[in-house]
Amino acid sequence: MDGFVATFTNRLDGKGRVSVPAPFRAVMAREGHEGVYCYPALDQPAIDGGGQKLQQAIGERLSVFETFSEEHEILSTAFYGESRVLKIDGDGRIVLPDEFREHAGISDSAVFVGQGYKFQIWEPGQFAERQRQARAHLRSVTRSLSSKNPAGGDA
Amino acid sequence: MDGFVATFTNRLDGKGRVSVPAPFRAVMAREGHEGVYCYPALDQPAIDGGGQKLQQAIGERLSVFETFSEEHEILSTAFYGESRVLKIDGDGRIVLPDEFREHAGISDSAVFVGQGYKFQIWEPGQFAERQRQARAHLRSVTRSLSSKNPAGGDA
DNA sequence: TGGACTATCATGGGATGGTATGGGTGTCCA
DNA sequence: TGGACACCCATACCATCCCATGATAGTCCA
Repeated sequence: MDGFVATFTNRLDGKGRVSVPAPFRAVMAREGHEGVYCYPALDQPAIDGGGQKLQQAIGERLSVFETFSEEHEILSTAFYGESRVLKIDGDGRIVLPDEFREHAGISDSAVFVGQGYKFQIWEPGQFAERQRQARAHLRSVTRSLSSKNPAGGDA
Repeated sequence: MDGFVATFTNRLDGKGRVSVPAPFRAVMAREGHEGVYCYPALDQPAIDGGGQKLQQAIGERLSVFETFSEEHEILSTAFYGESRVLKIDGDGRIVLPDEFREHAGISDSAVFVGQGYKFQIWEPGQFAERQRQARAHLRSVTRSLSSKNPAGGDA
């Protein structure tokens, strides 16, 4: 299997460190990347994270625009300016910067949610709520599609 | 590979010195560049800065025009005339020339914003506004592209 | 089958080095 | 001679590194 799969809940210690789930570290190690590429999720109180592939994908989206165009300028401000490359220490932990913790409302524990090519980091309570909504939504969609069910997204 | 990423806010001391964020210095060192190549951003109250890659990008931009054409003259004068190579002292600091500080409205602290191949230096208040714009813009662009999944499905 | 041993992983804390920041001094030139 | 500038030193804080502890799962052997 490749890609980020399953969810893990880990605690932050007094220094603001969290262990990145070992399976996720393995995925990033396979991509050959030091550090976790992260940025605040656009429409959710969560942090998007990933490795080489994620960073590359974002770079490619920007490369569509002319280098000095206003479009490129403003998008690179949003993408790169809000991104961070978090270093993984010898024990597999990262330090979540304050901006990220505020954006996600994370205080003393964090949920790592695999999403294939990337993963997300949530505050446990908000993730539970979001998951309830997602299930409800999936249920209604599934009903409306009746038998045409693609392997229901979440694990 | 990975260029300038993340944002940092640093203070100017009484002599007008600011620390260039260590990760940015590392990027320029990797590019094999002494000093910071800088010029006032064309359409924004900010300073563009970077290393080898930025100089190269500007060179390519100018090379579009015939060497002795009027456009080339005007553009190269505008770019190079306002450019500076700021020396980095032993502690990783630069001195922002008055023209730059005026252009960006910088007084006692400055925000360094990574933009991949270059970075920008802003006055904190003005940057906050710019960042709002950038986020809003990114959101609208992302929505319109939302069917195109970055990093194609899985990794 | 059950129990002990082991490997992996999450977590906590101390120690250390890097980084940002402030200040001092010497030098060169207008 | 004064000011801009380069170079040097001091310090507080924070990130990183290293080691110790606990918990869990998996394995091996009696």
